[in-house]
Amino acid sequence: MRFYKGKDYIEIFGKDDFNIKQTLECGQVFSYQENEDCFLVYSANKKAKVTETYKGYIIKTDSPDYYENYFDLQTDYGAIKKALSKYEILQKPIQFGGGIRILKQNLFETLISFIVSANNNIKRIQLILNRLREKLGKDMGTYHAFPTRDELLSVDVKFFTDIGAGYRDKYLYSVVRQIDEETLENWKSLPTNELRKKLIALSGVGPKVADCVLLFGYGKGDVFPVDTWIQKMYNKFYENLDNREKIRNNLTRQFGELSGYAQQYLFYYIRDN
DNA sequence: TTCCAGGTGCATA
DNA sequence: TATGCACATGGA
Repeated sequence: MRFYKGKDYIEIFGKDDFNIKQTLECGQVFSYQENEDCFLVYSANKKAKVTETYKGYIIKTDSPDYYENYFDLQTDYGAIKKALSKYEILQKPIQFGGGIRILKQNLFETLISFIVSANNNIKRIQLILNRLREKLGKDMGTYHAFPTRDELLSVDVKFFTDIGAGYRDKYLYSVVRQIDEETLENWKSLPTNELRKKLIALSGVGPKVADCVLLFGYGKGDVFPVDTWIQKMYNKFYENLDNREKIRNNLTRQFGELSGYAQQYLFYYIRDN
């Protein structure tokens, strides 16, 4: 996919491998807003305005380098889709959500967001995270940044209860005391399985949340997050299994380094069909 | 009213 | 190692 990066914008040429609606609504990200003519995409302390044009998209932002990486613009999704199309189970999902891109999101924000996501629905996850931003994140004028670790350290458990986090309030209170942004960054160089163990050791992080952070934050393709939707799909199209870790291992064995991409095409498809 | 949502932690055997 | 239950909240 061709794109041009300017001083305060990125222009995307073509829509086959980039669809902003699909990319934002496939459940990998919670901090965005749909307007009549554009999408506003918030990440950490940054903002981008994405508008569809007749030949592609314009991404207006003060941080084009950041969003070039965020939208994973250097990766050839045509090649990924071609490789995955050999699996019959993925053919319709790829046709349906062919414009999905796996975002490379801020690590700390991804960790906190997916702890909130556990046993929760997407609408309420967004609600909780919006309240978190507005009550604690730095005022950037037209929006609020995602709170930093230091900002999150300044509040008590009750704060998380009050924004509606439910029983995850205790996990959030604990996890910000266990980890900081720099440590998460330093873990980038670790192999997937080692990194996964470190994430699972954190409060509120189990196998599923760890896989989401690995995929949507660290950009690790060799993981397959298994939630209730994927489990239902697996039981319908593969075999009856209630052990999610086994389901995960079977699927990663099948899709290898492209597991994460396969997972997103499937997840987006089964939720809408 | 009951079920469900991008599950995890903890006790128990 | 594996199984079972509790856990907040709000929409369907």
